[in-house]
Amino acid sequence: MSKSNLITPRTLKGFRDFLPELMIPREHLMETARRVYRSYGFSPIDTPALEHLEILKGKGSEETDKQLYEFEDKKGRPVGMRFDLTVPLARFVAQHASELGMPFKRYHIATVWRGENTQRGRYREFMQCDFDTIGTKSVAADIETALVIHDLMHAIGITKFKIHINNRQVLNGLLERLDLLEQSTAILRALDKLGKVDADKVAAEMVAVAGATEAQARDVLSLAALQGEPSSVLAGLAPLVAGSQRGEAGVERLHELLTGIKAAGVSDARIHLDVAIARGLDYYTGVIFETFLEDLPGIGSVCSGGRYDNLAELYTKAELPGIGASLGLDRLLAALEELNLVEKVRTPAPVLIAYFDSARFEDYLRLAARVRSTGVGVEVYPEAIKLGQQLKYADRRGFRLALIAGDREFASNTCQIKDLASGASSEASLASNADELVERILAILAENAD
RNA sequence: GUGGCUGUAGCUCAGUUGGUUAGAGCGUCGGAUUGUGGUUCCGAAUGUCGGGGGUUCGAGUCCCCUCAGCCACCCCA
Repeated sequence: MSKSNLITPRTLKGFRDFLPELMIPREHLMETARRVYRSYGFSPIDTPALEHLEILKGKGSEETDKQLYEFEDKKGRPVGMRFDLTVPLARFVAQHASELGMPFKRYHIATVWRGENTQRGRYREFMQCDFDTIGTKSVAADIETALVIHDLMHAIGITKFKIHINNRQVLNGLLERLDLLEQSTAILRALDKLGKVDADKVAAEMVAVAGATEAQARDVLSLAALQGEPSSVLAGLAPLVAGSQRGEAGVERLHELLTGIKAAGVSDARIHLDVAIARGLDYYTGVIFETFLEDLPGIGSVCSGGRYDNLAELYTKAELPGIGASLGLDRLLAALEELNLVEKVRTPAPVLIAYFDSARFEDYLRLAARVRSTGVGVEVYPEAIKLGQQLKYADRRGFRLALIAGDREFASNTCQIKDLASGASSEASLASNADELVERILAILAENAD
């Protein structure tokens, strides 16, 4: 093929390739999420990437419609690619409720697609790690959701994070009192900007866009002025919603939530009662969560969710309340990368066997099989090139150990173990199924395990 | 979807008011007397100057379009 005929290798805007050094930590994150979810009894499920368009469009706002990848399949059926995992979950639960039994707890780690403009940490194809509890309105599920988020961040190794918590009922209760319920979407949208934009501008937007009066805007903002310990914010909240049944219920619910979280041993420092967060998705009806990294707040929330008490109503008459949250794996990874918390390991196996003596290839294969049988990853170098080059390869790829055996070693039925970090090497016997060698490898790996 | 900024070797960049064969550092690869890497020394390769079109005697340098990245709005993981 002539050069001019070559097709330029490239990927679509917002779609990315993952090289090993990025994919290894990515898989690691997924495994961590899986482990934490399972530890709370959530079960894995999967659903199709493609859904009937009506399923995806049913609950969406104009905004999600705009971002939806939709087209006709080969038979002319209107279809769309899922843009989150919550809508597919609603369909899934409505379809299988009788088989699942309630309450139903599931996690779902999968790719979603949104055709919006890209930015750092924002892609058109990205992975979400959702966990949800369906079929109970109990505050126990709210508490558990917060605990999972907390444990998840810990398990990932993030120490400086804050879970922002709010409750839609509180907001709506206040709006009800102020007679602003009609314009709640516009008000909340403006309110959500607090922190990015100063209060005067937010107030101005409430007046201009949402049609509130100056006094109403100030009252809404007085809510957001509440700062400090969760308990004191809570105390300040009560008088603001007094008289609104909805608002009072919301405050009470927040109180129960915070009490439960505290009882489970979560530090107050990790929790921020943030009455300004509203979240864009309109399906939330109760508690709302957003999680921010203290060292990188600008990247946005890395784990968000909340309670939605009627998500499945479009697909079934059964009442299926739910609560859950979603870890934005790719956004989090972008953040970890920026904070230099991603370890640069390019090989998943810790041991390299040098292909040293071309006549001994079968011995190397045998040795590799023996070490693998203990659960340790082993790679045999594929070519009998100079030893120095093989060690260089091992060093760059981040192997911990190299096993070297040539005539000398085989003559004495031993094998050299070289620690690539220190450069030290020692010999171990290959006698009786290489037990000594295996033991030594396991000991060394146990020493510098994470 | 709207607006702004950016685009030169794998990476980070330099490239004078448009002027002859486009540079550096890092990285990569090879070598420094036959079984030991990460340091050092020597050497080598690599660019259709993101892509397309235009202005010009002549464009990496100017203009238009397009693609991609970054930022803001919007929204969100």
